[in-house]
Amino acid sequence: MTIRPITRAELPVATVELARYLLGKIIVRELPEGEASGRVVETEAYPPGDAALHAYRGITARNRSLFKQHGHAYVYLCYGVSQMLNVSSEADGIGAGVLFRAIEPLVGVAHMMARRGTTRLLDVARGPGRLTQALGIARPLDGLDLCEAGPIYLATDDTCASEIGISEIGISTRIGITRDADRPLRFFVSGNRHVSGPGKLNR
DNA sequence: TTGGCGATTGGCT
DNA sequence: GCCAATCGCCAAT
Repeated sequence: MTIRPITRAELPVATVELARYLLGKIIVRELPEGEASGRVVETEAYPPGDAALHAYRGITARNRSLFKQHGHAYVYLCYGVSQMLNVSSEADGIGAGVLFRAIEPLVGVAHMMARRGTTRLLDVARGPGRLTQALGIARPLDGLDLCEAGPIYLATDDTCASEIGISEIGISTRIGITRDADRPLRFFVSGNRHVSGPGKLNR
């Protein structure tokens, strides 16, 4: 499989559109032990004005990466236990993001399993905290440009198989939030076994 | 300066 | 299905 980095010009400058666009794309991570990558199968949109968005109350030291031009990483610690990976999703100065919730492991599966402490493929990167643990993603990567070659970036394989059809995109409410909890802003590859969340949300 | 609160996970019932 | 673990953030004191 041949893959190439995604340029910023290819990324939609709109949060919800970007969340759908990213399904089927690839997150590449360069680790000390080698490369690891996975195909995005589940995302959530946190658009401007959304009460669940971390940038909702304005810019702070933690969330400033959300205000960067679309295509930059926002990484934060959730519940003191799990790291979350987002990508900024609007023009420079506008706070918004897309959360990566699950990937299907592609390259470096052994590296990811080792970091996760499991040999069960379905447990490797199903869920936002598991995904970041598998790829060694934490706060030091916050603010990086995901459209630039480096320790982590977005890529595509440019094949027909990578194009997710509209009919294959599932939509549901977002998981684990309390504010603006009823908005249909979670997107996933319908039928993919690496998608997280309760089964009733995945139909 | 402080304390309540998460965009979760894994272990146990 | 239930719940504790764990800790940085930030609104309010």
